[in-house]
Amino acid sequence: MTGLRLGYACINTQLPSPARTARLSNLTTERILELVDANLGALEAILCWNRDHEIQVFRLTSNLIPFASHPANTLPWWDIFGERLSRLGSLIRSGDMRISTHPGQYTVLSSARADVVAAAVAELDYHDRLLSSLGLDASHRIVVHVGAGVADRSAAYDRFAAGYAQLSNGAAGRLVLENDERWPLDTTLELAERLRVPVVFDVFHHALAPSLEPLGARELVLRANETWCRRDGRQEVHFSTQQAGKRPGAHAETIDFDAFDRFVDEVGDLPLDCILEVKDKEQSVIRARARQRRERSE
DNA sequence: AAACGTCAAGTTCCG
DNA sequence: CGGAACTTGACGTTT
Repeated sequence: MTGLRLGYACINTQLPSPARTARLSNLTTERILELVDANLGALEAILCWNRDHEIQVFRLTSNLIPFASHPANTLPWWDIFGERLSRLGSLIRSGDMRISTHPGQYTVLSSARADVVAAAVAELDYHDRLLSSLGLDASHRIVVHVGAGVADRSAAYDRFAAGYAQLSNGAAGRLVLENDERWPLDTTLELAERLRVPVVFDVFHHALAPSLEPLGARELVLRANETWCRRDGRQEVHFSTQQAGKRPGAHAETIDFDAFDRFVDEVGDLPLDCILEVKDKEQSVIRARARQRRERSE
């Protein structure tokens, strides 16, 4: 398929959450088993919903296995839930779906602190183990930000590269970098090309921290595309806009069709997997697709 | 039952 | 140098 495939992140507003967790103070083996069981059930419901609505792009929540990379969780969840994970993987593959994950702000491979880097490595290895347990190949990616060290980018690149070298082969083979407010696209590309990993172009973050001017959206997407090769899977991009009246950087409640139409005008013909980062999740995907269909038929 | 403060984790900025 | 903001959904206690 050519053209944009639209997807959303982590939760479906109409279905139970696959991201239930516990407090460390209450954590027991039984509680973890109960939560993983519930989260996998919720994920299955979302994947079925996505299949029924022909949505093929989806981001898995990091909370699917609570405390997965934390010393408090020593359960071999990949064994205990092996069969269910494998069945979910079949559902994903048979639906020709593209799955990604996106560890949050606490996963900092470029940190100056060795303990923080070790925790980041453990977290990224967990994400790889999850995707591998689902039976998904390396085209199903783990997306991270460059992280700390904006004051001395060169030193941060070196620390990130050293952390990257500590990853399991699986995690390293799935890693993708994303531009953000602190690491504009040009700096992200520089590190990515050094490591030979692909880059997710995030339209909103780019607007907040522009670089490579005067290139427009299409040229920037094509520039990021140079970092993707065939086995990496389809190029991923992120689309969102500013929530009016909120702090700069706050994601909008719902899709902004003026901005989205402009983006689609520029890149709608390219084979992209595009994640909408909006609070109303699948609602925006459904509305955007209805709109695309209407436009095509006119 | 609804509201509200808190939660594993890091980094940066502000006072 | 200590503390809040950042982002965010869910938890868990309080009202």
